[in-house]
Amino acid sequence: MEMLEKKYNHEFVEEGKYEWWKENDFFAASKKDAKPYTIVIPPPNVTGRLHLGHAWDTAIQDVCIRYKRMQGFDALWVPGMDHAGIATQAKVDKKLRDAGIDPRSMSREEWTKQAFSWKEEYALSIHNQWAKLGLSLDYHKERFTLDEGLSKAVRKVFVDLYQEGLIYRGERLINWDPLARTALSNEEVIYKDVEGAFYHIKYPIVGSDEYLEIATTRPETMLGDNAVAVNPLDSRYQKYVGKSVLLPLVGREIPIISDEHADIEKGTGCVKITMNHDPNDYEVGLRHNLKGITVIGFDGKMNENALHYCGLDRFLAREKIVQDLKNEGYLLRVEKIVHSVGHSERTLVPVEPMISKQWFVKMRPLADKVLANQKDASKKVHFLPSRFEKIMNHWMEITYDWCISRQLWWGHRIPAWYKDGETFVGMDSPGEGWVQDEDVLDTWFSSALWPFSTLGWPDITSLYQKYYPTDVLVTGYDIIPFWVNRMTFQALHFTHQRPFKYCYIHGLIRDKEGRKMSKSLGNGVDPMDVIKEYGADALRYYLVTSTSPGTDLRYEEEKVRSTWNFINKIWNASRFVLMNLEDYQESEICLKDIDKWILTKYNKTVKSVLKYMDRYEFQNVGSVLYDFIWEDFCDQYIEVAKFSLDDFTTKNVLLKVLTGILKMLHPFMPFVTEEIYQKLPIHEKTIVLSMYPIYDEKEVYLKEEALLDDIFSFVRLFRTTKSSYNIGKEFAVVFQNEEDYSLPIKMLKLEGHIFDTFSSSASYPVTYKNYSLLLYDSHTKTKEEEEIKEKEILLLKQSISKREALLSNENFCKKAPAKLVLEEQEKLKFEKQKLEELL
RNA sequence: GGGCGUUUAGCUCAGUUGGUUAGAGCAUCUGCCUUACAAGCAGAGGGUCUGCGGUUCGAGUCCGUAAACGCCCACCA
Repeated sequence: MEMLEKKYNHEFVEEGKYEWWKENDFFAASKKDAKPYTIVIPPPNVTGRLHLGHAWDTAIQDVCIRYKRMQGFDALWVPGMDHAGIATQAKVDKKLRDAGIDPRSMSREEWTKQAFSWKEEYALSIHNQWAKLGLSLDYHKERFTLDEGLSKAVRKVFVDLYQEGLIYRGERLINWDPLARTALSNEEVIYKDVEGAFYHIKYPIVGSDEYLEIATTRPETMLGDNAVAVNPLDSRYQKYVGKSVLLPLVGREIPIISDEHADIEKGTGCVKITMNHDPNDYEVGLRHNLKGITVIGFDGKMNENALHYCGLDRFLAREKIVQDLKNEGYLLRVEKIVHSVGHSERTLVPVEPMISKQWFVKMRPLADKVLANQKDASKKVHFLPSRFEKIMNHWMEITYDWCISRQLWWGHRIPAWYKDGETFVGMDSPGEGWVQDEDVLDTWFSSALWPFSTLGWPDITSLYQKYYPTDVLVTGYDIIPFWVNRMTFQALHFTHQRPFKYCYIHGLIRDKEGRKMSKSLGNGVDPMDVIKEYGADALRYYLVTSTSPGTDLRYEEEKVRSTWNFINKIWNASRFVLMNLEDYQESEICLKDIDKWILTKYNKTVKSVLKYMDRYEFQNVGSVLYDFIWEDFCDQYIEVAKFSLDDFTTKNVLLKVLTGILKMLHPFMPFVTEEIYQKLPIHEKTIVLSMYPIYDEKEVYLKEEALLDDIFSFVRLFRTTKSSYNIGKEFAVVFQNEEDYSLPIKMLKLEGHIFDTFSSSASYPVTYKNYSLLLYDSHTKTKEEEEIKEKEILLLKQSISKREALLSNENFCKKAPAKLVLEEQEKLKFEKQKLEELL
């Protein structure tokens, strides 16, 4: 039999295993008649390297899928990647520009070719990283969002929603990214506090020498002002309603209108209305039949409506206009403020609200379906932890129409064709002369279909029939609005069921100081570097078992190192077992108490692990396994097993328990468990497809468990006593009764120290339940020891009086469970006895 | 302006339906190279569980309230 290397070497252990698993197709979902268990991977963007967040997210999924696979489920984990429209396009454009090529000078076809080769490059790198992480993905089912099948699903959804009146095209005020030059959805706008100012401007009232004072943070938009609004309840300004003001610099007359939007409390109570550059003003304008004027172009520069400011960047124009207002005496004052400004999630430039013709999804009916469905526990998406359901529901309650068209090249082309003012929406081009819409769809439009489009939908494939709906979706809470919500409403609408039964939400990875990992802070950690130093097994176990669901994780390298130590411990324990299994043969076994003890602990561990695994409580799985392996198996059983290594029963139990340990650990640390498993005298072809341990009640021996627990407690107490009194190698023990002390004698190496009687000035009782001895220090009692003893007596007295008080409390005795009262009485008795011995 | 989360040992975090002396890892201290492991073994110290009030025989846990920090949402000119 092969032995394990002397030291745990993660690089050696992890080398080549993934390739072997893949070659043998262990990860492929089989067609066998087993119950399915499905996960679709959140497809990473083909824009760069995977970060620690991906490692965390995918490790959780791999734990789930490996667990179920070992339990005999037909486990399918669908891999795939996302084309990531705007993000990838930005990267490809940058790459081209860096090479001195203007991406806009290329034809769409040429550019797309470039983008696909970029995708191939990053797909390759992502595959390598998945391999390093050990993810048991079924590559036969791999998908890419721009695949023909998925594109068909996208078109189908678009066409159907259009025909149902749930997709429409129209001119609306949308969020515009002037750098990427595309429309954005509300979710793609992130609000950041920036330093700005309130510019207080004089708007002279026509036909009088009075003026209204207007405060704005965006003076450059005044060129497009349509009105000034005051609140209908604001008595200060009622007399002006119906009159006009003369727009400074522009010289255009605009009406003073009455609208609730004007806040009496805020500023001067007068607000300028710029329909085409502010979402609120847009609404006000519609109410008052105003006609908007666009003064900023899609390039973020002032346009031809902006007088001589035309061509100036919007921020330069702001400075210029403020200067001009000041010069002409219109600027009353400038008040510095910090206010929140919407920025593009991708390009980080301030978004510009713009009037534009775009495609929208009418959300209300779709969102209502989700809200209704979430009321049915048997049909709803169950969030883990459950509080995140509120996030989704709230989004569904307040949602507004989703702008889905993007002025990009990278993505699914909108299946709409135009000819002579007519619009055709369908799966394919209606033919000659029709021109397809230039725009593509929001990336999230296709991602929203991921759980079913990857399984072949809209075709009712066998894959779709067997594996849909999926069992669990694993993602971070930051992705709920973008993705989870949209998958949920699209799934309900098109597949008439939830896309996944459970939605496991994890947090974000932070650095040691609790800051978000980001490129700009330079505090990001490359999981590949961690794997190189500590191995994927250590990284995975650390990531998955370190937090409870939904909470953020502070990455600490020391913890990965301490996980490495844990694996090293397992390695060495396995080495010990294997060393003693060289002559292993199956034979009659005769369980001793200690064997029954470890089998009981083992089965109880299996039971807990099963419970926690089924509840996705991996932190609990981690701690249960850690404690069992380190404390019960290594510290106790192996130590005691050393006394009976020639016993085949011991060998048998060692093998059985070790095998179970490896299997339970396997989902978390696949590489090292496979390595050791292969060396066991009895094993299947791979641990990947081995059967997960089951709880066996017949192997639970409560009597023996209690017996050994007592002995171990007694042994521990002896060590504590000996150590706290600084008793060295010269000591004597006198047993106080006829109990079986054979195990303590061996464990504590008492041979040669046992006497029938002993006389010494220093004697200390070591008593645990039925086990009792007197420990004698062969040296004379020192003052220090005397003090320790005094302290112990004091603590004992305190404890006794506390218990006496509790037991004399009538209410406690009456209301507390009888078992608890009995325990208290026992303890009191025991402490009193011990006190007597000490005195 | 709404909503949520966090607050437990020096640090990072667990703590099930309320019930022994509140746990772990790392760090610290003491003693050990005991042939699986010194990346280890055997011990030890360290917490008025953020404050206040309530329910209860009993509260880290349930209820109310305050504070600090963080996050999400919302049209803040």
